[in-house]
Amino acid sequence: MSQEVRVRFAPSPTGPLHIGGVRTALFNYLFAKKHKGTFVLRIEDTDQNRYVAGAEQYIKDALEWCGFPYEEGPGKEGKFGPYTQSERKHIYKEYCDKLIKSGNAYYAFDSVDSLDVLRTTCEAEKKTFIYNWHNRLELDNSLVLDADEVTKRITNGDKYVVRFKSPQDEILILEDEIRGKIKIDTNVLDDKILFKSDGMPTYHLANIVDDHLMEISHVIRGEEWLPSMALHILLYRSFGWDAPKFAHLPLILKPTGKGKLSKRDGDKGGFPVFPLEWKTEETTSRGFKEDGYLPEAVVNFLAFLGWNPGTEQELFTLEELVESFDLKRVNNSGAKFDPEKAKWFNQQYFVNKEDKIIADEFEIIVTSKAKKSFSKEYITKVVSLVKERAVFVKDLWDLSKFFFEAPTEYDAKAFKKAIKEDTPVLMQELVTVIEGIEDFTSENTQAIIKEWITAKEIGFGKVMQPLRLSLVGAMKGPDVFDIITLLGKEESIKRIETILK
RNA sequence: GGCCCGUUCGUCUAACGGUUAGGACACAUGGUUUUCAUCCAUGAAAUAGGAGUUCGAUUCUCCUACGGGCUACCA
Repeated sequence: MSQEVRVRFAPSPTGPLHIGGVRTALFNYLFAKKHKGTFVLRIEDTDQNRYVAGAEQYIKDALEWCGFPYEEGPGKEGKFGPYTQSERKHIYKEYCDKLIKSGNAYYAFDSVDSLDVLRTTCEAEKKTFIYNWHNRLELDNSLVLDADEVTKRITNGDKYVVRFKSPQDEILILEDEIRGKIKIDTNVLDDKILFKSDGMPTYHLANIVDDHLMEISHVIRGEEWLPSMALHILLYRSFGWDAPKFAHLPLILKPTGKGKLSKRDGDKGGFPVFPLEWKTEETTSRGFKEDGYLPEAVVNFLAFLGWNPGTEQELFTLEELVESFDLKRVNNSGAKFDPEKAKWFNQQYFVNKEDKIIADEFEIIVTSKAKKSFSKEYITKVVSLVKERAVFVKDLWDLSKFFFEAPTEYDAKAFKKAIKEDTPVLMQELVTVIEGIEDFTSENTQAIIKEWITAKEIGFGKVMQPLRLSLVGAMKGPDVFDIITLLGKEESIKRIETILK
């Protein structure tokens, strides 16, 4: 086998990509880049019934937004294309025939209904129904029928599937890159269907054939595939191929309670579980992007779900993640999704983002909400004053509304506390002081006003509290002098006079 | 039911078989900010239970409990 690292992310286009899928893709990408390998996208659309239009595009868009686009795949053809399984149908048939010829697979004519009956009968007797060595000779397949009969039924158009003939009395030692050795008794394996009666392969066949043909070196996928690993290893062996290395990632669990994270959890808990918004006729599922998350924050957060660098560093760029990533440091137990931590990561990236870039987005909100228009320069200054208390761009308006319009009401409690009998006189005097300031910078304004307060021998609170209240409408916000100077002399004075009326 | 995987603070996790079991989120308290938030400091908070191996077990083995996954002509 070649030394080159080639990994694939192989989602099924049955709906929006779940955040767990995004993490699987991320780990594949990190592993590929770490080893100077290739990250391949393959679309596994062998189930025609579950195909959802738009899902494939969604997957591509999601990877693009996250910042780790695939290098080879649909629309980015390499020498192993096509990369969509429905376009590779003929290939699977050919390989399936090989397996039949070598005696590793056989035709089975049992109907879905007849198997269902057997299954429910077994269940009633508290037994487990498995289609394998212990009963395959009592069922309707090419192992019991003679060759002529089989050919006749097939040419007749009888529905059939192809099943894998799983071996008997063998202990398989599987090697997982994350979990180590796993022992499996082949007697508990069932004769999985490889080829469906609709002429399409199942996941198992298509997956193995493609991974081999596409020269995949490492299969990094979710833990839900661990039970299939024995089958897959057996398939490689039956074909006479070297198997790639396998790594099964722990699952992402619900934040509270038990079980896998699902779409419902997001709806219920008010947080996204999809990278991008997904709309159907009935529902809209929120996305990290639309909720205001920065892709680098989502990536960082996801990387730490099931992996850690072994140091105390928590903030990593994609490049740093690539540098530090190691499959050996992926842990093996499921991780609960913590929306609070996701927010924290976003805040870290948000405050470090350039004011100008944030202002580009915030400008849209300001334009839609404010009654007047404001310059980009002004909006950028507002952003620099309030961004450290925000997690998302959408938080900015509530934090800085007063920069765009004068308060229309005052916080009642604060008003009672700040406005005393002598306040009007003091404020009137303050207006004169402000009017007299020539060099209207934050520092200078601060110096002059503080000097005046000191000279008057009154408490700072007597002036500062009503001043803030008049400018902001509440006891919150950035430094008062920063507000005054950004608002400007005229607007500030107007607001001070307004509160006195 | 069967098979497989797992289990360290509430959560994400760290710890060559020898540590006062570390960090982060969240929480609490204090400081800074004469506001709020940020920020800083401090605090509370964990090895599921039981055997075994060992001088010594969070770490290795087994059992139990609990959790998860799979058990489709889904992926």
